[in-house]
Amino acid sequence: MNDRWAVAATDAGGALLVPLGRDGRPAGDVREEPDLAQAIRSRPEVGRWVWRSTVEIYPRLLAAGVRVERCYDVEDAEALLLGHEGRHGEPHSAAAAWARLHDRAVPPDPPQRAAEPGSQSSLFEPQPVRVPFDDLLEVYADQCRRHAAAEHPHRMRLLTAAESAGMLVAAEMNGAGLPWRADVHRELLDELLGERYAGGGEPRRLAELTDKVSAAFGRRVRPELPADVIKAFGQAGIKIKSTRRWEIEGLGHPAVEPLITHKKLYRIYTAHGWGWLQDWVRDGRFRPQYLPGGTITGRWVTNGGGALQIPKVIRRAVIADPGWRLVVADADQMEPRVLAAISRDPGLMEVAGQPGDLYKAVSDRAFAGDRDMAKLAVLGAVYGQTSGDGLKNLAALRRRFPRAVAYVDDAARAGEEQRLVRTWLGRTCPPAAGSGDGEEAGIPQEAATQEPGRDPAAGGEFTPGYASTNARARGRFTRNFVVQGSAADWALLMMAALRQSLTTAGLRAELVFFQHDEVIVHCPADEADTVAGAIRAAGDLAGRVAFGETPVRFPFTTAIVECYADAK
DNA sequence: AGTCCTCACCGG
DNA sequence: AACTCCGGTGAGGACT
Repeated sequence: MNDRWAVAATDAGGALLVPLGRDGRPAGDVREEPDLAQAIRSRPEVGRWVWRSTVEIYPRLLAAGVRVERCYDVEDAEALLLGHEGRHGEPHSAAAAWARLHDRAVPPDPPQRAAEPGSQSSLFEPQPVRVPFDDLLEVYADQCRRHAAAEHPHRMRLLTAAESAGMLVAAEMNGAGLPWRADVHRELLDELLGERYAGGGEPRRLAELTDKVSAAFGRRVRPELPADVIKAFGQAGIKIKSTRRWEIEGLGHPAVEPLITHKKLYRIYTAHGWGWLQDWVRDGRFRPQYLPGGTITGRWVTNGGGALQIPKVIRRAVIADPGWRLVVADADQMEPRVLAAISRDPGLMEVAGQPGDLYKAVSDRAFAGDRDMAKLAVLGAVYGQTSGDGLKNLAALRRRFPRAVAYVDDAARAGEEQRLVRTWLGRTCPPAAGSGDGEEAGIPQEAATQEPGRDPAAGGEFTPGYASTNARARGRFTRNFVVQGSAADWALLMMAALRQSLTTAGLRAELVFFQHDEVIVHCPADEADTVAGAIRAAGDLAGRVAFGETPVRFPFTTAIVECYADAK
């Protein structure tokens, strides 16, 4: 039942296959079969399929109607293992891994391309670096050894297995698609933005708002150009540094109100307007291309379509098929619960072990019942807030929950000292990649090569404190990394458990959306309650599998709705 | 003509 | 009250 087999697609549409032993080495002869999908379909007893790349092989299987229970994605695992070993930048293709084993020249990874809108069964993938099947098998056996050498081998195996499961989920969600009513979306755009003029250009309401802004300034102003707006305010005797909404609000100028309305609508027009609809919605489905582990912390990203930033108003277009429902489930206060589990702080675990509002419980213990203050303190601890009130609240938090605060403080210090920092399962933060942009986050060595006065992080001024400023920024990053990243670990396991239980229950329900701490399942109306139960069970199971036995619970707020916008 | 950067918004 | 952590997105404009 837990048998592992390795498989690779051949150019002719066939397959190379071999059973694997406990040590990860082949336990039989390699065989070749003419039909890849049939080769998989005819071996339901295989517990886990080991292959080079899920993105390469799985959409083809899905198109042929074949689902697999588990897989192991060698190239994804290679990236995670390299990171764990502190070798983040190195190419992670199987061919590169093989070359490293044999001291050969290591081929670089191919560059990433932009996604093609609307692609259905073929997930985005960079041109693969081809690798012979025997070499792939050798790389896999070596990866088994490297898991054993990890800081926590069991957790590392869990991490690569979980992210491989995420790869399956991502491919299946791309196949299913999020139900999307283009007609409702168009009505929404007409209502919000007004009609488009025949000759093109801005829709009516945007044009009207531009006119109002111009009238308020007494000259022609284009609200979408920050430089133009700053200049116009300057001429009106108001100095502003930027045109961000929070800076403009409350200026007491007649241009403010139409300007802010314009910002909101312009955003919808450019990011989720008619063009987006044309590009991304086909046959009643929105099919984003998810990239599990696309960020340093392990959160997913999508490649094109902006699926993780769907504005709240646009969610009115997400409507279940007739007779079906959307089960929308949002994990309650995921990050503080994860912090409780990874820090093993007794007080915070107790709070996170009870149903109900976690921030309220924290406030009862440490903030005299002030829930808002408690929430700010917890988020401040996770984000590294440094302002006055934040520090005061942090002190109160530290008195009641010392291990939890110490855990993130340690992560921050490790980051400042350029040490490796890991999530609970072992995803590892690159030692010098700060806020995700290696240039700007800069490490001290890089800073030393900068010309004084041309330092981008210092606003063009020479600052002797540059390195320490950067170290602090990195500390904030790693402080957040251990919590957000461990939460992503949990979310992967939750998705894997949910996928598994939906399948074994024999439901028609499909996972159709995932966004950090939220899932949507599309299902026939009479399955909705069962699905909601499966989600709850998956959350708690993931908590136990990821973090071991702790009192911490991972509840969801669940809504069974026909329209996504009605979920909150 | 293509590439890269900044800005400001969206989501968590 | 301030705008801290993680990302994607397009437009516009500067650059090669």
